[in-house]
Amino acid sequence: MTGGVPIGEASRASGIKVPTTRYYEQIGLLPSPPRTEGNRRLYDAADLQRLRFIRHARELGFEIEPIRELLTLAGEPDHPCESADRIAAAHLADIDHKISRLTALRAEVARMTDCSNHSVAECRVIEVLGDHGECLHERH
Amino acid sequence: MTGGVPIGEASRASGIKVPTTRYYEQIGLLPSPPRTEGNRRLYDAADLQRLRFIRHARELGFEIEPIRELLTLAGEPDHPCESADRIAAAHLADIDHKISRLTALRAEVARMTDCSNHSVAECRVIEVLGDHGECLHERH
DNA sequence: CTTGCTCCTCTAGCCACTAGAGAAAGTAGG
DNA sequence: CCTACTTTCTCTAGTGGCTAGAGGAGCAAG
Repeated sequence: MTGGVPIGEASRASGIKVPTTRYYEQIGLLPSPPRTEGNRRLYDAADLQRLRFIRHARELGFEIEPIRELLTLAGEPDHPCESADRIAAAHLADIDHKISRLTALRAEVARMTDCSNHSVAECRVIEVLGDHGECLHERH
Repeated sequence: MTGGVPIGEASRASGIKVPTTRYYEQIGLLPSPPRTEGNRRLYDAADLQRLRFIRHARELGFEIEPIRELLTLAGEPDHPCESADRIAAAHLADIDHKISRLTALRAEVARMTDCSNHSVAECRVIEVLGDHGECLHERH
């Protein structure tokens, strides 16, 4: 076991950028690692695993606070998995919500494109945006 | 023609909140309206129309800068509609991009839920997040 | 005249970073 | 040992699109 790797190597290994890694430490998502005599951070294998966990969760769209909870849970192997499941389920519901909203928007925006032969005076884009009655969109 | 309505009424008429209306003025999306002797803003019919246009575009997910351009275009009725169409098409592409990304995330997150009978030690949520190999997700 | 509403300006906070300044430490080559 | 280059350090400020709050002034009704 070496004493650990510097932040640049941790960054390369985890896919999380150097400033972001420091930011995660600052907000307490990552423990403060030991330092060299020259004040440089040294990350060990557990830190790298934690960084990969975070990166992966962020890629999947989890926000920081849920990730914080998941990391706590991951450190308690005997704890029932219910909470982790609930967090993931909430995230899934959130994704579904976003997808359905975007799908509705998509239909609305698609409906107003393709008027390239007209002038602005008769442009569907401008017209639809200006006149709420033209639109199928429901208020939030 | 009255001298115009105060900001609260403009807010009610447009669906844009009072502080947001002031914010739009601050960033130059909305012209600074005339004031009363007592320094209150007075919005006329054209301002209200502009506010409704903005609100509608925001509801459809347009960002501020595109809306700024669309507002400029809306003020030039003889201009060809090409630019407006291009802005809307870009937004549509953006929406499509987001939908497909979210759909991929949805599949990935769905795959790891429903392990409520296990402990954290064998939890799919924690496991999948911890081990990149478990995951179908592609690096951006 | 007092109560209560609306309005004013200004500053700071939200999220999750990202960018940049300026300095110190480490590393490779001569 | 000196120099050049890279990496790292801390700190501050900026992003987008608002939102919240402080502290004060105007205004309409009773």
